[in-house]
Amino acid sequence: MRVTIKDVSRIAGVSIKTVSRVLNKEKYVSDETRRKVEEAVAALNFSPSLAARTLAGSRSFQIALIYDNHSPYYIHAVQEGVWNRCREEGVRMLAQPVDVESPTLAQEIGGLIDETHVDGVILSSPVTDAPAALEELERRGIRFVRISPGTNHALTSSVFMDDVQAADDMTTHLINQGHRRIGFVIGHPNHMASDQRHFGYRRALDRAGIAYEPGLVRPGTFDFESGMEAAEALLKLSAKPTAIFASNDDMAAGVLSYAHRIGLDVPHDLSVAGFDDTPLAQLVWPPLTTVRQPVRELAYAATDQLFCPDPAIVHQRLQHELMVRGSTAPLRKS
Amino acid sequence: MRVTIKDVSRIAGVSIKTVSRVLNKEKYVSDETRRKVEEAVAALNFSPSLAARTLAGSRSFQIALIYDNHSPYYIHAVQEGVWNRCREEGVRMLAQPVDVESPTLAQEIGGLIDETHVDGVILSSPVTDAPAALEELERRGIRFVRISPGTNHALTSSVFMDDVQAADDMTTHLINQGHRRIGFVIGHPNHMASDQRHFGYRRALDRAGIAYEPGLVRPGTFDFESGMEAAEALLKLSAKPTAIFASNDDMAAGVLSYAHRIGLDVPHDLSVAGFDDTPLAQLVWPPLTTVRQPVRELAYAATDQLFCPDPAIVHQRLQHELMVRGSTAPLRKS
DNA sequence: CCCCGATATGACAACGGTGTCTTATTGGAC
DNA sequence: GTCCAATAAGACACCGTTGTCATATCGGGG
Repeated sequence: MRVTIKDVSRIAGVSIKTVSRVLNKEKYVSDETRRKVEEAVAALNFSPSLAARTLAGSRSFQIALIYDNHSPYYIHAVQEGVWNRCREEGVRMLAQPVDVESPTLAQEIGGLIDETHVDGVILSSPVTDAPAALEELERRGIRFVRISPGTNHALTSSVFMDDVQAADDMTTHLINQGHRRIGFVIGHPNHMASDQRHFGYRRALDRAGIAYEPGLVRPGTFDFESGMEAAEALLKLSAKPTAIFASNDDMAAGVLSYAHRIGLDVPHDLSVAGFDDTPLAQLVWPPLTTVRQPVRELAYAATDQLFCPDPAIVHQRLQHELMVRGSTAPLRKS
Repeated sequence: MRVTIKDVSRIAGVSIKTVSRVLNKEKYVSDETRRKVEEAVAALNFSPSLAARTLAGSRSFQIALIYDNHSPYYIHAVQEGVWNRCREEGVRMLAQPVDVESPTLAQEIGGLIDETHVDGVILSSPVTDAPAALEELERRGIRFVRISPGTNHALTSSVFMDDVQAADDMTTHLINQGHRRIGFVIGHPNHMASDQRHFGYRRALDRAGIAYEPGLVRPGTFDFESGMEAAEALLKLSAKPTAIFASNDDMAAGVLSYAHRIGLDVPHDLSVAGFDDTPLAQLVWPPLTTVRQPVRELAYAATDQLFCPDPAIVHQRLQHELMVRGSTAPLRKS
C-alpha cells in the first residue's frame, strides 16, 4: 500500500508532526532528529500526498499556467521556462489551455482554482489581457504574474519585452539598408503585441521621415497562411515594397514562400524580416532576420516573481535582440 | 471563503452525501432531489475540491502525460490530443516533461504518482521504451497506455502507426519517380521509430531490387543541424544521391537548407522527403513531401483507451498518409 | 396483508497531511 | 538559584470529500 507519514514516523521514532516539520523545513528541529527523519524518508522512498497537504495546509504546491496561443513554439518555450523554475521550487505546474473568446472563460478559471487550490497563476498572452480572466483572479485574491501583457495593470506584476522598440529597431535596420517602401504584416488582433509592433514600425518610419502608407500595411493572424496572403496583396501592388516586415516568424515564412513561388530571389529582389526568433527562423531558406524574444527567460522570470515572498508589484523588462540573418540585404543600386 | 459541499447541501436541503451522489452521477437519487442539488450547485458556482476527492475517494480525476521529446510541434499535438479527451471526461491532465536518460527516472515517476495519486498515465515516445519507467509503473499497478511505442509489450495497451510501412511507402514513392540513388538520414538513436523507418527504407529498396548502400545512409538526431550535416556529407559524394529521404521534417528542412546553400534546385536537381507532416513541412520552400503522422488522433485514442473501463489490452493502429508536395519530383531524363 | 428487493437518503468514520496549542528541556541574564 | 526566552517535540482537531453501513419508503408477488 501507500507509504504515509505515519510509516516514516514509526521508522524514525518520532511523531508524525515532527516528520511534517522536516518535510516543510521548519525551524526548531534538532539536527539529530532531522537526520533520522531524512533517512527514514529515503529508506521508504516517501513522497507526501499533495492532496492531503493541500487539504490540510494553506498551500497546494501547485501553480497554473494559463494560455491560449496557437504557436506551438511559443507555448513550448513558456512551459519550459515556467517548469524550470517550478522544479527548483518543488512545485507542480498545471498547464491549462483555454479559449480567450469563450464566454465561460471566467467560470473555467474559477473552477480551476476551486478544484486545484493553486497557489498562484501565470498568465500568458493573450489571456493576459482578457478582462474576464483578470477580474476573476482578483476577485479570488489569487496572486498572478503576466507574461508580456499588452495592457497596463498597475496592481499585478508582469514580465515583458519592449515590442514597440523591437519593431522600431527592425524597421530601422531595414531603413538603414536603404529600403524606403517597407511592407508590414500586422499580427493577430487578439494580441496586444500586434498593435505595439505596428506602432514601432510606424515610429521608425516617422523618425526617418518616410510617410506611412496604409496600402503597404496588411492584416494578418500570426499564421503562415495569412503571411502568404499578405505577401500576395503587397507584391501585386504597382508600387511594390522592397522589403516586408512580418510581425512574427510564421507569417514571415509565408511571405518567403510566396516570394519563392513567384520567382523572387530573397534577399536580392526582396528583403523579408520576421519577429520572435522561433526555431523556424533558421529552418527556412534563407534564414530569417528576426527579433529574438527571450520567451523562456520571460516565463522563468515571471514564475520567479510569483514565488518571491516580497509582494511588491514589479514590472520587469527583458532585453530583445536583433538577429540579422540572410533574409535581409541592402537595397541593390539599380 | 471557499464554497463547500456543505453549503450546497444546506441550500438544496439535503445531506452532504446526497450532494456527493449527484456530483458523481450515482444511481438512487430521485429526479426531484437531483434537480434541487443541481440548482444549488449552479447558484453557488460550486466546484468540488480535487484534493478532498482524491484523499477520500479512490480516484483523483487526474492523469499524467509523461514525455521527453524535443520537438515542440510533436509535444504540442500530443498535449492537445490528450487534453481534448480529458476535458470530455472532466479529468485533469498533468503534463510532465522528464529526461529519459536520467538515472533517477523511476524515482521521479514514482514520486509523481505518490504525490498526485494519478489514475493513469500516458507515455509518449521515447519514454514508452524506457525500461525503468515501465517497471516503475507496473510495480505500482498503475494503468498506462503508450503512444507510438517502439517495443512490444504485451501487457499494456498502445496506440501507434506503422512506421515501417510508412517509410516503405515513401521510399517506394521516390523509386516510382525514377530515383535509384536515394539517400537516407536516420533519426535519433533514442527513438525506436528511427530503426523502424530505416528498416522500411531498406525493405522498399530490396523489393525494388536496388542494393542498399551504407554510404548513402547517414546518422541524424531529428534536428535541423543534423539534417544539414547529413546533406553535406551525402552531396559531397562523387556518386551523389538524386533524392534524400530524411526521417523527420526538421532534418528534411536541414537538407533543404543545405541544398539551397550550394545552389541546388529542389526538386529538379534533388528530391527531398520528410516524415511527420509537422506544420513546418508547409513553412519551407518548396513544401515538403512527407508522411502525415496522426499525432493528435494517436494521443486522443490513447487517452480514450486509458478511460475505457474494459481492461482488455488493445493495440490500436492508426493510418498514416503520404503527403505529396513540391519537394519531390520525377527524375529528369538526362 | 406481509415480506422482500429495489430505491432513496442520511450518519459517521476515514483519507493523510498541517495548524494550533501544550508541554518539556535548554542555557544564559540577573 | 530563579526566571524567561528560545528550542524541541508531541497531542489533537480539522481540511472537504467519499466509502460503508444503517435506515426508511415504495411497489408488487405470494
